[in-house]
Amino acid sequence: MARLAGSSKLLRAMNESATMALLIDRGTLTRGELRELTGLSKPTTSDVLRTLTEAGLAVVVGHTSGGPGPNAEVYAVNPAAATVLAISVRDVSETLHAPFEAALCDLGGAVLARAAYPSDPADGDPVGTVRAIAADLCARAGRDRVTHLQLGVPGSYDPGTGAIRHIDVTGWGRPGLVTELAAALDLTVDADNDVNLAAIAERHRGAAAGSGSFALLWLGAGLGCAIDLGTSLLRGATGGAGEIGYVPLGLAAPGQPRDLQSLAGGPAVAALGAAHGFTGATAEEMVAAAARADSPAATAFLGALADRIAVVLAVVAALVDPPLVVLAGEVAQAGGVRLRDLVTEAFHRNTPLRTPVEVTALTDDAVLLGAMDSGLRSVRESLVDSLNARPIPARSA
Amino acid sequence: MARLAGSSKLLRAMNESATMALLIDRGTLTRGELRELTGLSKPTTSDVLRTLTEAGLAVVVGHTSGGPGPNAEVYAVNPAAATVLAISVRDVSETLHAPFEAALCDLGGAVLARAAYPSDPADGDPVGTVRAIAADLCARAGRDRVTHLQLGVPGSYDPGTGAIRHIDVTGWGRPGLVTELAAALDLTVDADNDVNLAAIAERHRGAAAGSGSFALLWLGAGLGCAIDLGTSLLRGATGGAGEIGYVPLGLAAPGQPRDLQSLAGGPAVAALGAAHGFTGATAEEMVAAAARADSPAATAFLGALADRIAVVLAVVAALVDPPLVVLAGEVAQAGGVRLRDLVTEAFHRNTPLRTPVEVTALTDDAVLLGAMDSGLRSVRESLVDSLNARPIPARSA
DNA sequence: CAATAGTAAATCTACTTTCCTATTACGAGG
DNA sequence: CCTCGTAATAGGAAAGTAGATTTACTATTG
Repeated sequence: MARLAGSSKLLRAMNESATMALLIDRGTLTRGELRELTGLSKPTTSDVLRTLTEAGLAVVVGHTSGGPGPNAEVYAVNPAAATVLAISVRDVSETLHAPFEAALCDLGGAVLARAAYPSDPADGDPVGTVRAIAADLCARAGRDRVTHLQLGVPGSYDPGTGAIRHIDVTGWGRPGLVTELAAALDLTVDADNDVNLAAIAERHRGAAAGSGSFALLWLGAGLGCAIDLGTSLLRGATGGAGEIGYVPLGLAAPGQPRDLQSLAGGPAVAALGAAHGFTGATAEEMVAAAARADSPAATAFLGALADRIAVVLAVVAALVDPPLVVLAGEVAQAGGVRLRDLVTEAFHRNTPLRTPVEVTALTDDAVLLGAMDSGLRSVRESLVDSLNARPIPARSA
Repeated sequence: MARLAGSSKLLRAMNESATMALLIDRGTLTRGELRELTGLSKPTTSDVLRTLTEAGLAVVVGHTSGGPGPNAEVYAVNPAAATVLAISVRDVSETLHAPFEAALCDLGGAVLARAAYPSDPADGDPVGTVRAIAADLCARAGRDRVTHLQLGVPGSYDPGTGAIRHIDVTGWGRPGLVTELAAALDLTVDADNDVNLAAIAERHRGAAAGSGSFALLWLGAGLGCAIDLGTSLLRGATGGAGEIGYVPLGLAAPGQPRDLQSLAGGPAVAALGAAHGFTGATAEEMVAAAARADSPAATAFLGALADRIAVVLAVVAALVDPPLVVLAGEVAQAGGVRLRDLVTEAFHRNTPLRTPVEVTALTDDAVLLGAMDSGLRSVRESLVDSLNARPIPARSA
């Protein structure tokens, strides 16, 4: 119930924030369009734009033409006003990926430089690693400074303590690492779970683009789940929300899978594939092979797999009731639309729930893309909020 | 990213809203305290209070004394500015409760009148029923009009369609009933699931009073779960979030419980009690008897029950990671602290999760209390927002 | 020549600062 | 024990300021 109170200065700050937010959302706008959207008068719009331009936050990027009268100036956010560095940190014990992949983008969202790092440039010292990656990408992009760093990590991040937990990459589990990075490199830092970032990418440019909210089911070596509430992700008290692998399957019973991880995690899927005569190093490969094949064994394997995934799906659907569930992760990607249809069928057969199911629409590295999207969002919000030097928030009890 | 833009009028509206919100939150405030909290100047504070008083929203309820100088006027929200009617609608097929219980309260939250209705005053016509209850309580309280109606129903409510679903009370499942009630009685109406309302009561005056967010596990005839996100409840795409009874327990296996409802729902608990030699009409009675007893059978029954509840708890804890889970509903209430301790012990024994567990602190009808709290919140918010006749919200893409 | 972009001047709203008066508690002096 | 002066505070009035709007004007383009 806390509402803002203030004087004329607050008004000006709000109008600048609103204008900046519209420029960010819409890309390019003329003074006239801005006037329409904010409801402000012509002189005020001009004045606000003058301030933003002088502050280096907005720039004129062109002029209209065609209509009668003078050509209106077209304004946009100044892409050089901030630089975001996104780094995906990976646990390489089970994949062939590089341990680090990173991208640099400007405030407009354009990717300035991107690279994968097959070996750790600072060998176990995260601060050195980030410093080296930042220097490398800045040199390639011709930028001199990074404004914000967004990390994607295979573990959970607790913003309270600034520690990344459950991470198996040397040095990265150190308590207070995030604040240390912020201090050492003079930038703002945020970290997030890789599955959460994949969900953010899915919302911005994937299968969930149009959805108000959704849940993402990650089917890889581990099971994961991200719950998008529309405006933010559900993170949980200790950053542990979505750890669906721990969901138990009833009372402990001998010979039965104990939890969802042992029912539908990577090893369980691989074992299921082997039982159906498929060979391969990982679950992903077996599922990919089965999805391509037209044999009875392939049908049986995928059907059995779908039955298991449908159980995971039902847990999420019953508890959260999202308008959409997106299947992502290596196994889902390998199974594709064929697996999705089998999952939907098994889900309808075994439960009264009717939540729509999709497979991921992303082919690029979802975690890195999500880190860029998330980092951009942070920078843009802090930019807009900083204009709003809020005077006494009239706080609640 | 949408921010408000506007002119001086918006500023005044915001300052009135902020002042009203503070009066609601803090109860009583002097001009000086208000000045401190809003950061506004003396003349502005006076002017805003004058406006609110003339609009009948605020009143002077007393004067300070003791200090030097004139005695400051003490302001408060005018309790007569709105009247909230809360009605708990019940499915009486399995309990001894009255089918309707209702309370009338003023804007300050004081209960003006309260009554249970052992029979339906309009016999299956919800509009007539509400009209009769409103008339009865208004007469007792000496009020002439109800501002807002909050319904608590044993089913789910979809605000999109205005229909209450999965309800077994005659006439109440009719599509569009909520809008019909609003039109026929000339008031605003909201409805919510009974478990959600119990959670709201638990947040306002129960075990979750201090918690930022929490989950409420309802253990009664049916299983339910409410997920409080701090600012709002998770409702789901179709109002079906928290339908935890549908959570499957792995692949269909003969002789095994199929879902959480068949593991820990009322009938399952009653069967478990019977297997341990307890008798009684309902699960609640058996658990209450066991909780009072000190026999080996009681210990065995409660232990087995705790094992099952721990499974339900683990599902919620793994997926949502709330900072607190409150056990509520008849079975939890009957089991009390003894059952809670056994559940915690079983939870720790079988999972790596460490979510704190509490039992409900409410003894009165949680659903009716929650309906009052929820209705009050609605009315207060719409009151504060109505002061903020917002001029073009500078909306986003 | 008609329509539109942008600026300039005058006006309005609402907030702040400063100053003033009235009211109360308290203590010193009769 | 009463009275009166003093300090402190509540509340209001007057003057000044920031920021927005309206209206009028100029310049530009098809």
